[in-house]
Amino acid sequence: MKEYIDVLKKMPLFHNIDEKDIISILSCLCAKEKTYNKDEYIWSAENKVSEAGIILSGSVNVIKEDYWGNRAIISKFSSGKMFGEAFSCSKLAKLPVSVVASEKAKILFINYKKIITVCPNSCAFHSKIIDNMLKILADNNILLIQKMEHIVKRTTREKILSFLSEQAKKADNNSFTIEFNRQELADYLYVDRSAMSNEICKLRDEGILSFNKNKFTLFEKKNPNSIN
Amino acid sequence: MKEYIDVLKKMPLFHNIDEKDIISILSCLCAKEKTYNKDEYIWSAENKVSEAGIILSGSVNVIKEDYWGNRAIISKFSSGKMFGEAFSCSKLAKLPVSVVASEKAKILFINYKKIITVCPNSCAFHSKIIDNMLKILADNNILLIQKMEHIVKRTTREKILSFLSEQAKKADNNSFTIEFNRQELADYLYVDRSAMSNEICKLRDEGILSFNKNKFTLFEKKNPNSIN
DNA sequence: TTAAGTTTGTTGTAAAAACAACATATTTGT
DNA sequence: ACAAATATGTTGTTTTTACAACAAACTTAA
Repeated sequence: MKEYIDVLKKMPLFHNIDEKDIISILSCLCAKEKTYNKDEYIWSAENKVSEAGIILSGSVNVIKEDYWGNRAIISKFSSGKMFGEAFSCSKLAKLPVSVVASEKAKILFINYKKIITVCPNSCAFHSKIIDNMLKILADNNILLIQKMEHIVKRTTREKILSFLSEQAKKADNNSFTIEFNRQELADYLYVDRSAMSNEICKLRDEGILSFNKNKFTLFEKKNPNSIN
Repeated sequence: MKEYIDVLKKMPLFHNIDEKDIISILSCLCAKEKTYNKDEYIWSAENKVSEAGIILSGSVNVIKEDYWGNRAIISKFSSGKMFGEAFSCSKLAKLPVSVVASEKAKILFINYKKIITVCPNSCAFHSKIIDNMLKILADNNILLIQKMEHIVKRTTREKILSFLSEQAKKADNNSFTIEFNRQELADYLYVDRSAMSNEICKLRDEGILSFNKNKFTLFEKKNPNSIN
């Protein structure tokens, strides 16, 4: 675990907590580490979870699958992020989603109940951890609300442009690399992959964007009557 | 405010807190009350908020509007629920959504920072309030994830059936009343109202459901090969 | 009670999406 | 370097949606 101390100390959960204290906190929280291969299930829908996951390396997709195997990606979490915390403290009998490694990933599981319960050793960092936890929950909330911004759009084209614009804004650059391949992006935006691919190419042919693999560039609008 | 003590003491925020203490906590949290008429904006997108809202009566819609006035409903909150808490502790410069009263509503605003900061009077209930806040944030998170269940579906018909099935399950009854009118439901499921209305009537004609205004009844499938 | 306003249902049309099937390109493992 | 597997692009067809325009039902306020 010590090899990941750089990830851990940058994590929201350990914000404002000294590096030297993190290891002792982790043992207090029953931290257990496990490695998953690409496409391996970390949690399956219908299971009951009582732990939260912290991504030490790699990334995971929170997904919803139907009977016919159609996959929808609810959210993607990368190194340093926490997932599953909302489920482990809810009264839901079973997990409404699955969590799958989208590439080889090392996950640290911690006992969530222990995070949010006052430490029997009344360790000094505990209230700080709870503060951080409030922030993480709020941020994961906002992540979903911001995703809605793309999903509410009525056409595939608008969804793509909404998503890509946000990525450009995040990167603070018209050129940026996205973390999804085409199938994942389609599953994330809830559209058909081939229709989406077709639309992306149309956007390219119209001079609105260019791309190479997962690197996209958005061009400025030439229309001077732009409303933005 | 005292007239709403029944609402307050049933609220998740005041779970496990004595009725007699709630009033004093509210003054500690700078609680302010305000009444809004139907369709009145409580918060507009692009504003900065530092408070959280508690619904004493009525209900509110968290919405996203585009330049052309198209409205999408992200979530609806009713009496006793809390909204806006995630934004008031985020680093977002501006609110990504608007909050509108969907009927006459009385809202209690509280200083969110004070909820999550240790009380200078170190009042005894404070850690309990923080516990409750963790639960509220997790629940609001799960609410959004559960909504995704409907939204990911590819056809209007499937979205409607997914939504109505959940309502039946929640009501624990095949007959139930929904909190949305037709336009709101369409805005909530991100589909066109007239197309949705048309689809609902087809479902009725096919004997899958019946309805009268906002009261729906789902009929059991007759197909014995049902996969469920 | 009546008129005006609002909500819901209905229909037709044009646009868009899903779907399927396949071609091409890229990646991976040996 | 090669074959196999995977990912992406392309095209045509069918289904579904959005949109518009209007009719009918219902609600509200004078």
